[in-house]
Amino acid sequence: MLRNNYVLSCCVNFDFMFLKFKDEVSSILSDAIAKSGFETDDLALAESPHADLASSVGFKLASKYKQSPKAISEKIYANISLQADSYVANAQMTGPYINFFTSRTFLNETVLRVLLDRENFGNLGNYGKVILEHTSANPDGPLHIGHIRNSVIGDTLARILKRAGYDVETQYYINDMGRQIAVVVWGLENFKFDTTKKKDHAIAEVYINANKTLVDEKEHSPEVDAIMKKYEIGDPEIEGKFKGAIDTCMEGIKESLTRMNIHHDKFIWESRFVRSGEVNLIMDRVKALDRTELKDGAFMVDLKDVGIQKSLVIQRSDGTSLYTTRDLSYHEWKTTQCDRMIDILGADHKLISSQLKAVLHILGSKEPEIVIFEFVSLPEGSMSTRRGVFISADELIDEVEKAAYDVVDKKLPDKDDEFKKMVAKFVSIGAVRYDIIRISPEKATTFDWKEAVDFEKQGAPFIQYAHARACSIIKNAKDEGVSFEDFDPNVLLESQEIGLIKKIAAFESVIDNASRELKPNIVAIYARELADAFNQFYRFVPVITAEPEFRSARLALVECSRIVLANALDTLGIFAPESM
RNA sequence: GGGCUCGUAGUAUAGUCCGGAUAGUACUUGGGCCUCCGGAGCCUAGGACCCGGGUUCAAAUCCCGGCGAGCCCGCCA
Repeated sequence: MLRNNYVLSCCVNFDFMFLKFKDEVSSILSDAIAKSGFETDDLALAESPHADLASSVGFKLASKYKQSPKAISEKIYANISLQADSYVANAQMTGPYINFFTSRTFLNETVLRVLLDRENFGNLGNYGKVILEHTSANPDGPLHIGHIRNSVIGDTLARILKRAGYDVETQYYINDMGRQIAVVVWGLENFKFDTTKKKDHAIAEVYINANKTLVDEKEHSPEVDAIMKKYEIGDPEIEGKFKGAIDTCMEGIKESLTRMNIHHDKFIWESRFVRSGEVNLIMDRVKALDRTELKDGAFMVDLKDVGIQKSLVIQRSDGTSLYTTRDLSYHEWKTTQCDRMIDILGADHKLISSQLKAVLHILGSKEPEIVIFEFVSLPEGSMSTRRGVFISADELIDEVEKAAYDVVDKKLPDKDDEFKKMVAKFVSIGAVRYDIIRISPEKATTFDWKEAVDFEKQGAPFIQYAHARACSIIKNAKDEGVSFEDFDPNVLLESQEIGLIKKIAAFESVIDNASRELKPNIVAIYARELADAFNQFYRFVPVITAEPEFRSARLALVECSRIVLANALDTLGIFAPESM
C-alpha cells in the first residue's frame, strides 16, 4: 500500500521503537562503563526534560571509587562509542549527567512504523491468559459512581493488557449468596416492583423499602433468614426466585455498562462453588491446617505470622460458608483457567483481600494481583445502596450528556439534532471515563456535580477534538489531491514535529509501563500529552498550505498522530470521532 | 485503640515504589494570538511539595515522630 522506497529499505525486522532506543543506550553505556574500569549494575537511566534518556551513573559510582561524579562521568563519556544508523544520535555531558538523544533514524522509523502498523501500533509481545475481575457489584440496585470507578479502572486495564499482548478475559463475580440478595427476594414478595423504571433502579427501590421495614419491624428478620437458608441448601423454588431477581437487576447493570463501552466476557455466580462442592473441599483443606482452630463452633484461621492480626473465619458455627470461603474457591478455580489473575477492588476490601491472598498462599495456590482503588464519596458523606444514598451511574451520564448537548448546541448550531445528540453521547461517555481514569486509584475522591459536568477542563473532549481535527486535515488534503504515499521523513525538522514524533514513539513504552505497573492513569495522561503535542504542531506548522516538499511528509505525520490518538483513545475505551 | 492508604499553588492533579538537573499539567486569575489546514485551539505571566527531626554529595521521593482526611478492624458482603 505504501510505495516508499525508504520504507522498504529500513522497515524490516525492527522491534519496538522507544524500548529499542532504551536497549541501545543501555548497551552503549554499559560498554563505556566497563571500558572505563568501573563496575555497576545500575545504569541510573531515566527519562528527563533535558534528554530523551539521562544517566546519573556518575553520582552512583562516586563514593565507591572515591572520585567526583563529574570526573567519573567524564571518563565514561570519553569511552562512549556510537554506531552509525542506530537509534542513538549522540550523547552529551551536562555537569555530571550523561544525556542521550534519539537519532534521525529513530524519528524516521517511528513515522514509517506507525503508518505500517496502524491500529496495531503500540501492541506489545507479551503472552499468557489473564483473568481480570472487575465491577462485581451486588445485584441489589444500579451501579453508582463508586462502582463505576471500579468498572472504568478494570475495563481500561483490560484494554491495556490486551494491547500489551495478553489474552484477557474479564469476569463479573455475582455475589448471589449474600443476605442483601435475600432481602431483595423477600422485598419482591412484599413490595411493589415499579415496572416503569429501569430494572436495576426498580430493584433498588424494593431493596431500600425492604431494608427500612426490616429495621422498623424486627419480626420479619427470620423470614429473610429462612430464605437465605433455603437458597444455601438449594431449594428449587427459592433458587428460581433468586435467579429471577438477580437476572432482572443484572439486565439493568449490563445496560449501564454497555452504555459506558464496558463489556464482561463472563458472569460467575458464587453459588456455583457451593453447589459443586468445591467450597466444602476447600473448607476441609483449610481446617486441616495447623493454624486453623475451632472456636465456639466456627473455624478460624490464624494469620498473625504473616502480619495479619485478624483471624479469618472460614466456616460459621452452623456449618455454612462465608463470602471469603467462596471467594477462595473462586480464585482456585480461576487459577486453573489462566496464567495471571487480577482483581479490581475497593479500599474496603483491603483486609479481606490480604487474608484471601495469605490463605491461598498457605494452600500453595496462586495469589491474585490486586488493584485497590480508594472511595468515591459524596460531599455529605459516603454512599450506600441500602440506605438509598447514592448517585447512580445512569443519573451521572444523563446529566453529563445533557451538559454536553448544551455545549455542542452552542458550538455547532447549524448541525442537525441527530448529529448533536450523537456528539453529546460520545463526548459525555469520554468525559466520564476520562475523569475517572486520570486519577490514581489510590486517591480518594469526593464527587462534585459542578466538576462532573464541566467541559472546560482539558479532558477527553480535548483529545477527541485533536483526533477530529487530524481527520479533517486528512480529508481536506485528499480533496486537494495531496497524498503521503511518497514522502521523505527527513524534512520533518521543526521542533514541534520532532516533539510530536517522540511523543508518538512513546506510546509503546506507555503501554509497557501501564501494563507492568497496572496503572491505567499513565495512558490517560499520555493521551492528553499527545493531543497537546499535536495541537502545538498544528498551530505552528502548516500542512496543506506548505511547500510541496514538506506537504506530504507533514501529512504523513498528521496521519501518524491520528492513528496513535485513536489507539490511545481506544485503549481508554473512549470513542475517537472523525468530526465533532 | 490498632492496621492500611492519602496529604503537592485558590481548586483538581502528575511525579513518590526505584532519591539526582529549573517539581510537570489543567481549571481559576492577568496579558496576548484568526489575510492561514476546525478557537472544544495556541502563546505568555503568576502561584505549590502538611509540620518537625534524621539518612545522604543530593529528599516531594527513603526512615522516625507529629498533625489532618478516608477506609478497615462482623460467625456481613
